[in-house]
Amino acid sequence: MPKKNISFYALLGILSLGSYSGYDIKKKIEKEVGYFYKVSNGQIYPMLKKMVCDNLASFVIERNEDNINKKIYRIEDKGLSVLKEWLTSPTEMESDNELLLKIYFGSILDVRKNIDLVEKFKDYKKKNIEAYNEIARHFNLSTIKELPDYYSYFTLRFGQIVAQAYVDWSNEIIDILNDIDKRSFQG
Amino acid sequence: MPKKNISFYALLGILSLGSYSGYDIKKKIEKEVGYFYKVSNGQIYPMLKKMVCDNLASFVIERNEDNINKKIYRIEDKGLSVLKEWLTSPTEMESDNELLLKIYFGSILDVRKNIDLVEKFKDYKKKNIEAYNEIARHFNLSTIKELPDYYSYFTLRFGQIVAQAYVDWSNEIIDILNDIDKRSFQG
DNA sequence: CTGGACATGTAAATCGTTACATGATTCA
DNA sequence: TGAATCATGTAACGATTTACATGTCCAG
Repeated sequence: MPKKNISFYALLGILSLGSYSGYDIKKKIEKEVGYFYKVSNGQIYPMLKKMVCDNLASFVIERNEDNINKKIYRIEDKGLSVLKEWLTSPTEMESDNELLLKIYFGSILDVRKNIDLVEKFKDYKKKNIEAYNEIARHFNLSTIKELPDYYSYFTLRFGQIVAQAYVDWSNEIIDILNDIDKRSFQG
Repeated sequence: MPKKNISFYALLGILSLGSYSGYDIKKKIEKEVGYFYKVSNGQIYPMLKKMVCDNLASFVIERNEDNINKKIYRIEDKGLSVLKEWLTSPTEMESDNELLLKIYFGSILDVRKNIDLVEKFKDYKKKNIEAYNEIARHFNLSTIKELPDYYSYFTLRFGQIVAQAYVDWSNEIIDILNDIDKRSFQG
């Protein structure tokens, strides 16, 4: 059980959504979360093997429509609890893909847990924005004289604009999640 | 001369802005670009050593105000040309930090080269947005029935919102750079 | 005289990519 | 028969982190 190996939890998460072969997992990741997360064969196959060793998953060999044998992996109870543990463990907010993967697998947890996660992400990014604004104050476009200061300002602006986009996304997602949460109490 | 080792070019880039010790470089990176790029001692010191070996940099030992010896590294002509080569080489648009580092060191190149770079980044992200919109079309909030589909939608929204922020940033920066470019022709 | 900041470094482990090998099946 | 896709896998390498060792100097 690795500590922060995201690829490991990504595979486990995919298997929590259904049973797939290594090949299918790769395709699914490329298609559905490929824009923020990537994985290579050099990781997938050894990891699946290790998961079976550790009783986190099992496999059966199936013959597909093309008459080709595939190892179809299925998550086991132990695997699911390891995944849940990760989903509820502290999140490294500085790299987006850990958060995005956790949200992508969010259906495993109850809605309120996901709201908390996005809420924390939002708070973190709001603090970032405050820090950037503080730097930006001593850093006004009209007062810049040296060329390197312009470029340094550009990366700061990137930080500001992207962090604000993170906050906007968080607000939108929190609203929807609250709505889902309310409806689940009604129904 | 590594091919895609970003850390290497980050150090070289810092040295293009001034002469620093390994310790100073780390502090400077943490302070100025720390929110999008990180580097550890385990990378800095061996790399600086190798740079000296390869005649990309040199160092002198100086005693600072605290009477402590420091190795102050200085970029050499060969180092500067290797850096310029990287700055003008194709950029991996999928991870932001390569672009941001290149922009941060942008003052080394002429303004038009930087405009081109941001322009390419913008075009790339606009294509991303189109691709996300295509997926979003078959994926309407009001029609979602299953919980996993909500979460899958959330990561897609993240992609859309952040990519749009990238485009907004690009537009802002391109405008300023065009302004700088114009002024440099006038003056 | 001790803790903390300064300063340089290394070894080991981990994480991830690249490039390949292997073999089945299908279709032209 | 040969190319293309499906499918599983590994070896080597490269990048990065972690955890440590070492030593100086200064302030309390």
